[in-house]
Amino acid sequence: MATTLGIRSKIKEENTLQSKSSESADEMDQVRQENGRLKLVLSNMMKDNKTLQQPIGNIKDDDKEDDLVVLSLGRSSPLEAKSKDQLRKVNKQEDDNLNHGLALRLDGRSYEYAVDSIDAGVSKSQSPRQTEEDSLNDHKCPPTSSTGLKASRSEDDENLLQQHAAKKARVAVRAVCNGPTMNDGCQWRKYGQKIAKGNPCPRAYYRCTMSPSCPVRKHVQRCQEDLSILITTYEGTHNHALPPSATAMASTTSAAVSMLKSSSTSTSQPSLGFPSTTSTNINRPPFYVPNTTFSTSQSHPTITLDLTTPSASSRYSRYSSTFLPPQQTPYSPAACLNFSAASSSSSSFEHWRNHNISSSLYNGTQLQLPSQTPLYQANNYSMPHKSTRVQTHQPQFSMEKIADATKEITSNPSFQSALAAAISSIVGKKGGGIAENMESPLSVGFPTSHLNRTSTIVPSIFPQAGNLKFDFPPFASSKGPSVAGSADNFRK
DNA sequence: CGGTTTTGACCAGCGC
DNA sequence: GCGCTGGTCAAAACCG
Repeated sequence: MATTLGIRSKIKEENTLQSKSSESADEMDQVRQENGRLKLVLSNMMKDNKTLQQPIGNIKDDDKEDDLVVLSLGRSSPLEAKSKDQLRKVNKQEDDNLNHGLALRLDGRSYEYAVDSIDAGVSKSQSPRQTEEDSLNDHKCPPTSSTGLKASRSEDDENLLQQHAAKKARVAVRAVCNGPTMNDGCQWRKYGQKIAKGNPCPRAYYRCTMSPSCPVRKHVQRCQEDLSILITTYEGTHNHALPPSATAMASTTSAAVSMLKSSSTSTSQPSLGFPSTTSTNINRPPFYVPNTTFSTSQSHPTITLDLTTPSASSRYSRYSSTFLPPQQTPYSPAACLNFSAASSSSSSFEHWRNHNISSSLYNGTQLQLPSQTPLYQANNYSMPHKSTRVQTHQPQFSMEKIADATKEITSNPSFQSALAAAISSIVGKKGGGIAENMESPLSVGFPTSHLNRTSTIVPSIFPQAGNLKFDFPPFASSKGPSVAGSADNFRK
């Protein structure tokens, strides 16, 4: 057997996630979500709420050698810990984005991330032409040579940071999946497989084949510790329309990266608004998103969405009353997810959505949505096999708590950014709802189904988002291409 | 027969 | 400079 495929059982003990504290970023340059006719300028929002930002993660300062900044946000795998090695790979494809990136300050360093290209999974302003050019530039003109990078690392941090800026963000999704890969709706072609260091499970490399020029890649690897967990890492930006069944994952990755961007730019601390299971200094719980890990190394900044654990534990029950399904049951996202390749998730989801949304969403009580619609369902992740649970055990909300939670949530820059990203992408696709907005990132971490249907809800629930002007078309569950069967169309 | 998967080889970045 | 590693290529095999 080839050496590249030989089993390397060497297991590194890198479970200790390392992170670096960071100083406050004073400025947030304009984050513009330009999508069609909508432009959202969030800088004011960020500034207004900067004082509310709180450190979230249990920031460790163990290892300064590694430019790995990870918030301990729930379970992490050795693979993720080793992402620092993976992330060292220079992605020359992003070099062109240096000049129009956002600034991320981590550990007092300033990192820039490209605005246009950082959104993994969802195309934005990047045109196929641009993508092609970027791709071509991969081979033509890396702005800085590897030797230059090395020199900069030893002599000039600024140059190094610019190298960081050139790296494309990645979004890793950890999810329970029995199939060889997640059914994320896209059409992928496997182009390689390798045994990655530290994990005997082979890592498969896929590229998107929905468009010949689509630069999106993903690699899939099983978690060594739990073979039922599939870690899918997305990189790149689709330059084509996505099928509805692919919107969910694309939305997740996009929103996650948006959070990464916004958090990076709005606060020095890697307090990205995500719950941390190890946080010791949480004065205020953040708004809820799945267990999420951010990391950045010498290469790709990576956000890991851990959908395998009941991330919204009782720690966040206060806020789960607003944005989470009731936790009376061991609510594991994985339980709601079905990424099995054999799943008929798309059609099922459509059925679920029609059923649940119609029956529970518009009952006149906005705040019942979170209780009746679990987060992951709102994010199009949910599958109907657990739908019966949705209707049970509604918590009694205290308006005071709701208001408090709302304030917390809306003041979080990550939320704001994700909200803006979701809104802009949705609104940008004029005349369509979710189903039509095949490229629309919805969100991760909050029920954007709110946003999709009732524009009036947003100002009321998210008062600090009141300066966002938008006019959503009705929820288009019955509009646009049918989701049913779409996944199978892209899967063989 | 066309598309996809497999898999050995190759390349580049990085650490030592 | 060398070895390790991640990532990609491309020919052969496979499949519907």
